[in-house]
Amino acid sequence: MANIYRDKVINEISEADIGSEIKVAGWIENIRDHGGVSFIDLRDMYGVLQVVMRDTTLLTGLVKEDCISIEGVIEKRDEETYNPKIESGTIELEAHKVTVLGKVTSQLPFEIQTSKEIREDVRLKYRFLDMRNRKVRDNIIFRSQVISFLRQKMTDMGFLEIQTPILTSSSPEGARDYIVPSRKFKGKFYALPQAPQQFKQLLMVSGIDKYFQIAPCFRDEDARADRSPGEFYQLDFEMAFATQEDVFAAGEEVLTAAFEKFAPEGASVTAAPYPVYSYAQAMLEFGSDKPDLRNPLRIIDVTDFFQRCTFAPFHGKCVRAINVHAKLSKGQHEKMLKFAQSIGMGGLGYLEVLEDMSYKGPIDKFIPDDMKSELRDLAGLAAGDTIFFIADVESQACLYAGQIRNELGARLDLIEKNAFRFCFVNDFPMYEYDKEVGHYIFTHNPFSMPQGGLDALNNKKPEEILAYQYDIVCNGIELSSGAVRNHDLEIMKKAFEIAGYSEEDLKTRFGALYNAFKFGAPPHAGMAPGVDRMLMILRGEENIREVIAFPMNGNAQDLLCGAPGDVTEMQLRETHIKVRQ
RNA sequence: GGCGCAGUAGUUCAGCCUGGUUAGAAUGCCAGCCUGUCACGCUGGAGGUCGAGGGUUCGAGCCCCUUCUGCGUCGCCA
Repeated sequence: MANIYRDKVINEISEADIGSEIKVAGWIENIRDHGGVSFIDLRDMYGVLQVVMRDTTLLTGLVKEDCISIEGVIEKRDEETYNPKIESGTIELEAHKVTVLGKVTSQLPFEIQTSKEIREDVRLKYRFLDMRNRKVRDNIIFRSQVISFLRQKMTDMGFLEIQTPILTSSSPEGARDYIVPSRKFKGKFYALPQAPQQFKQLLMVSGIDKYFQIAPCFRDEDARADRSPGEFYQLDFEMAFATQEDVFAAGEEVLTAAFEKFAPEGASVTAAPYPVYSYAQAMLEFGSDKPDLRNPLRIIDVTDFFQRCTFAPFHGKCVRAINVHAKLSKGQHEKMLKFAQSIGMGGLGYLEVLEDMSYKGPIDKFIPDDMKSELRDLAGLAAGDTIFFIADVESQACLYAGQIRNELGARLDLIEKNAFRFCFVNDFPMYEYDKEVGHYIFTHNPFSMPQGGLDALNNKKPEEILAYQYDIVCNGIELSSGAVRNHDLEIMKKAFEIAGYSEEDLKTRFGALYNAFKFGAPPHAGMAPGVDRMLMILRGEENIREVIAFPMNGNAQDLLCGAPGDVTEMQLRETHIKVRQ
């Protein structure tokens, strides 16, 4: 691939090239001027090569990060000057001609090598320089490799990649839409898809058996460290004639394959089949619908037990317990108590189990003697254990217990290292009662099939109806959600009716689906693991923006190009927009 | 929209609690010296609206009020 700029890229140059005349192009990472002899570290996408300049006039005018092409001879380095830190460390280029291809004409806003520590808005404004940093660029290269793998894997599994529209119609449920004004239809708007939900379901009706897409999704919601504002990507897939178990099997296969291939050396990845927890079980055992299975601690319910003890503060409360199988120091106890108070708990009860299996702790005297062994059996207590108690109204006790579990796991260093622990959480409730609006609302996805079908909708209390709805969770992070879809118009009408929608609403809001389901819709199910989150977890990054080439800031602004920005009067006129002052 | 933290040289920060001469350091930048460095070294230099506005004070980077911006978080995310 030799051309006027270069003969080879840097990682193609090896000791085999010693003695040959070569042209290389790249950026000046560093200059070391020793007077009589100077060195340049020349960087391209593939590596770094040391250039030696014995004719020091060659250096004139060059500064760091200039883009240059250098001609010279590859030479073997003296053994004592090998640099083990770079791949080309045993050779160097003896330069005799330098051509400047792109000059640096103003001071760099930051040093490339340490750009990851720079204030983020400055990095984003100069993202093109930030990405010259190997660590930053490597994430983007990694992203390309993972996406390419996912695409190949899905194709190998028999899925068909199909693009769905970006300019589409607004969907009334869910997040806020990004909207785009129509020129041809005054006062009408396109919306960017929050997910290709309706289209992929329509594809099922079309007779496409297995669909997937690395799908851009747009949601106008505020950012988080693990949530990109505006836009993000999902590995969206859907399968016809499929059950929940079929989707689980497909999800497990692609995720385990991807994580085994791309996780750091020596990492342990959950093999299929992943453990499955119902929502109710997850809330009890982990105090969260996003369990981190790297944490070995489990929460148990001891409500009934404490109603029969004499400790008044626990009476009438839901009581949860965590056995940490260890004895904590006084300092650790103080820190845990402080943490408990910081999240709003009144206190944090505990018992220590002594050698003779008797208990020590503030609550011991409230447990009648004939009940002490009952607690031991309930919590599997052994000598040297400490058990913590969390009491509140049920919903709150769950969440507190979950936070205490996380904190204990972190403080006692119990979290499994270099591991990717997957599980499914399923059986989410279909509805919850919203006091503010005064009726039931969909807890998650209105398109999911209620368990028990029409019969359940007609005969059960809405809050007792479960949905065929599931999440994939990895290391406490929600990677994906999905569902067995509701493809039956009668069930759908009823399901929406419970959430306060008439058939007319259904028709106007989800017209395409409503219409399609009249023509022989197959049962279908799917899910959509978040690609950005996957990358973030695999790279161990704290912030999702580190795995996106040109991320927006937390305020959904593109600082590089200045979006959102102004448009011309003409553009406003053509799209019938008048901006209110 | 609420809460927390931050904003001082191109960059990363110290200084603020306890107000007092010309606001410091490191790194980067510029100049000079140096023939084997690879975080090269040495000498010198330039570089500041202390985020903005107001107040208190003889005097404010520092204390008070307001405001803007960034990050995190809650709300929100079918």
